[in-house]
Amino acid sequence: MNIREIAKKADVSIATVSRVLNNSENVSFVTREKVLETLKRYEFKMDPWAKRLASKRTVTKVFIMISKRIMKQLNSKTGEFYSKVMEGIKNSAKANRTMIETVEMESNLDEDKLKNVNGVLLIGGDTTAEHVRFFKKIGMPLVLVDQYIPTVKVDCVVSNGYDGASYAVKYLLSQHIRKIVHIHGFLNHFGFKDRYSGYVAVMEQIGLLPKSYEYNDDIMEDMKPLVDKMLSVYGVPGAIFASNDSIAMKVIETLEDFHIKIPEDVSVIGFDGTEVGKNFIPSLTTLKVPMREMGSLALKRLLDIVYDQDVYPVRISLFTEFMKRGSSI
Amino acid sequence: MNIREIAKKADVSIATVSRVLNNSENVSFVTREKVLETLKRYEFKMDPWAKRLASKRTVTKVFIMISKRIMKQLNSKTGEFYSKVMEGIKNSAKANRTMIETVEMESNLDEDKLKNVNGVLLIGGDTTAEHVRFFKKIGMPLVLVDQYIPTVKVDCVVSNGYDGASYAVKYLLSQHIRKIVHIHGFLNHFGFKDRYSGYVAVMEQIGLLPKSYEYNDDIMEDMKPLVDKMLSVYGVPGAIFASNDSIAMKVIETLEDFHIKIPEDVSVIGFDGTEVGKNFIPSLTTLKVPMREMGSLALKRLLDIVYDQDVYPVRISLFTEFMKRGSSI
DNA sequence: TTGTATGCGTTATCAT
DNA sequence: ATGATAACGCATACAA
Repeated sequence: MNIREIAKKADVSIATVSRVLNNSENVSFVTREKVLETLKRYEFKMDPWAKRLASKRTVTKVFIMISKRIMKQLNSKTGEFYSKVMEGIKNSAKANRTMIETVEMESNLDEDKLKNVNGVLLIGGDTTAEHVRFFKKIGMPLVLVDQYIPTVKVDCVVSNGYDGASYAVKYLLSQHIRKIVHIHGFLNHFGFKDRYSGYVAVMEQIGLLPKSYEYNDDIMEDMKPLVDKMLSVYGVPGAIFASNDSIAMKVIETLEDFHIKIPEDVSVIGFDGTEVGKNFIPSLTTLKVPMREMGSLALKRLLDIVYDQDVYPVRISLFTEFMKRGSSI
Repeated sequence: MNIREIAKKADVSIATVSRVLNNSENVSFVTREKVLETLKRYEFKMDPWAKRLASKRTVTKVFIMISKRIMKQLNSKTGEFYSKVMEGIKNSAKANRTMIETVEMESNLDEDKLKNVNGVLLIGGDTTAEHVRFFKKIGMPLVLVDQYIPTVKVDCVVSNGYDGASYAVKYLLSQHIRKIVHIHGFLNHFGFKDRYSGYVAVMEQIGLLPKSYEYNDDIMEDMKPLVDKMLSVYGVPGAIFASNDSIAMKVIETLEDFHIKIPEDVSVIGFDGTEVGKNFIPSLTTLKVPMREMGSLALKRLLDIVYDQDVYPVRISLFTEFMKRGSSI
């Protein structure tokens, strides 16, 4: 049952049916009612692919909201992750006639600015339930990127940090390393929390005591005090699993200051799979997150929500890939 | 850059370009090379929506593989979950000119039977890594439904049992119930394991001791011994959170045999949101899984994989919805 | 082996 | 307010 058949049944043109479906103004009351009834009677379901193919003539407008904090990093080494994510978004946008506009997450958005915006992508761990509620209230299609908030049911695209971290720990165990420390960023960022949970779960399952330290990777604070404390309280670990590559590199630099050799004395594993980690010396063993895919998938999902019907909110987790390199045995 | 432009650049017809893209036989070596080079040079990306719209003339063939165990339940009360999932699949299939054929998971599939099969949906908790590997080896597009296997990176659609269970436990805590027992099915089924993890996590976080019992919900064994043991060892709990609705109803029946009143003495919470649970007396408090959506989403994802390119494997988790009803305070 | 032409279901432009 | 029709990008039946 397509709109042509509906048009025939309702004795109008397909253009009119299309107008009714898209809540166009220029339809008389009686015609609209007649068409609506026909649509209901024949249980019409629009073909989303045809819709989008046809919609290609129009442009979709999407806001990409990024916190000031991440915006600042975007062109530095530490910002590689979100840069790659942005690449994926842009790529996907180009392939879909989608205009994207980057907006500071902290800026006030009156409904006026959002008038002709079709959807919003909220990037990174700074996104809060408040942000989500704001957009949900005005019925704006929404996807969170690299952030998950259990309390609000909203679409999101994240990496599978739990299983990635589990894999890393299991790998280290298979290399007969049992003293494994986790150094992580703030756990209010879902990504860090997820990896933390994976680490703890495997450690406990094996009957080992998890040992973790928190490090502020945002300001890249001096790590010496942390490592100093770890070494004196806990001794030299067999391995350190870090929340992400940038923390892992910082760990390595700091350990080397203590004349500890990587990977001979301590294996270090990061998370993200950044280029800078790959080119680091020693080259970083890590869990590669498909960053571009994260971005492009998020935009695709957003377009799904904008153009399709009956979309039920889901969390999409991307698998990570273990990359054995020089910083670990 | 679409195939028309490519055709112009390569000085062939769009039909030829299409043939190359679809690995059609009838293209001469030189022409194929020429076209492939052009495609690469201009970084051609096919428009998946146009592809599918055009493909509508053809039918997509999909195998739905179900284990004997689930197949048997399918028309009974306990089989409501997968029946609803199947409804979703069928619905989605109808809307997409997709022919589905239900196949026993245990049956031997020679490559001959799979000759004109475009993709496979593996249903339920009986799916193993072996099944996945078999299909991956022959490059068959694949989606797992209601099952997740961390060791093999394969697309799957599951419910978010972890957060659902967490929510249930937190709800009970908010009602000042602290003696909360979990009765679960076999934990090798990811769904049960996930809910179990959510239960344990919240209990431990609050500083309470998790207390759980395993029950074979498949054969619906007598639950009296289990409850008897629980009552004597642990006493009467304030609440019981069950792995699914069918176990929850069994729990209620058994507790009532012990002259324990629901929900006055014990609150019982299920999982799934089945009709039979809703109509049960007392009506079951539960976490509703969008079963039809699970099915339809799985098929849609499979078609994405069949028709799109560069699809990176993901796990899709559907949010659950807490339904406060009569079996709990 | 290669090209031409039609159709997939919808939107949007231009008439009326 | 409504209708006719050309796109959207691709696959394919049919011709050559």
